[in-house]
Amino acid sequence: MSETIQGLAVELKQTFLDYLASKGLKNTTQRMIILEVFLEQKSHLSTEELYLKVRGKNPKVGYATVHRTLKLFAECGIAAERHFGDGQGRFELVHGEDHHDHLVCTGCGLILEFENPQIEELQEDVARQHRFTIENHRLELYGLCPACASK
Amino acid sequence: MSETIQGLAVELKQTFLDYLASKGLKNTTQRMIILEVFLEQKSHLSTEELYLKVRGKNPKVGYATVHRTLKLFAECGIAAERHFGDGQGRFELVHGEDHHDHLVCTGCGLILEFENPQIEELQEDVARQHRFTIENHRLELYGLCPACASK
DNA sequence: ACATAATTGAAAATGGTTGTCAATATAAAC
DNA sequence: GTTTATATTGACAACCATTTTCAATTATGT
Repeated sequence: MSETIQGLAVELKQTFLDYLASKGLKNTTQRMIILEVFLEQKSHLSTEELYLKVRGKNPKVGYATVHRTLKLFAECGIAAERHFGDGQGRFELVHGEDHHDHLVCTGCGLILEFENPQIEELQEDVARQHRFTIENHRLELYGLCPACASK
Repeated sequence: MSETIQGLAVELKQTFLDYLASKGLKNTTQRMIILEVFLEQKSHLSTEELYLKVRGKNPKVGYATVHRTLKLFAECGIAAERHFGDGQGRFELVHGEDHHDHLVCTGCGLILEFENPQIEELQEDVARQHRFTIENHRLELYGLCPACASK
């Protein structure tokens, strides 16, 4: 199991390196630190949160660099930026083609992911009805998780 | 047809006035102007956009007042605030219980509304599976409208 | 009309994000 | 290994939408 997780990390790292090379960008110490810390964390971290984690490992890395690097992650497809209504962007790892949506607890901030192919199909029906060419979508369900609901 | 639209406007106005009374808030000239202009416009206006429209009718109304009044509309349930990824909140009229979602054109900014009870049901299934108590949700499909796709 | 409390508008503050720029580090060429 | 051209960095400032502040004004109940 830990092998597959490591394998994933290596693969994402390679994707990023390839992207840098293809754009004539450079592979720097900071970018590697930020990528490693990003891969270690659970998903849905804000720039601020990741910045603090990165600082813990190397205090010389600046906020702007973390921000710019996260944008690069998004550009090369290994991360996606999301907004959950708290006014700040959050970044999540993207693995392959599978799309997922989110359950967000308005009590404690817990974010769960889910997939539902049936919903995806119905979305495509809606798009077809309106002759829209869908590029992406987002679906978020807001409410209380079991723990918060029982309080 | 124009009777039902007018009827709706009267009803929403009354809902707002009732809300003000119930909270010990006051019915002011500005609030009435802002509500009237809001009802005249098509939905999904940003604070800035509504502010400019209100200014056209009465140049003395300030931005902060428009903003605070829109928040009041949202509180009393006649409007809802949405975010479509362009970094600013947009407000839409709420009529009754019916929920709707959005198709957003990434080319021209067109926003279409749609309803799909089947999707809503599936969402409830997902919530049940995770024992979440859903308060609200949002679903947005981003892509190109027919006009933009054919360019 | 009076008193009490809410509202207003202008301006400043806030918070997240993005831009600037001189100093530094990288990758390729020599 | 050195040189050269170019990208990157970090500290800071700028930005934009939103929110707060506060003295002056206005609305409502008595």
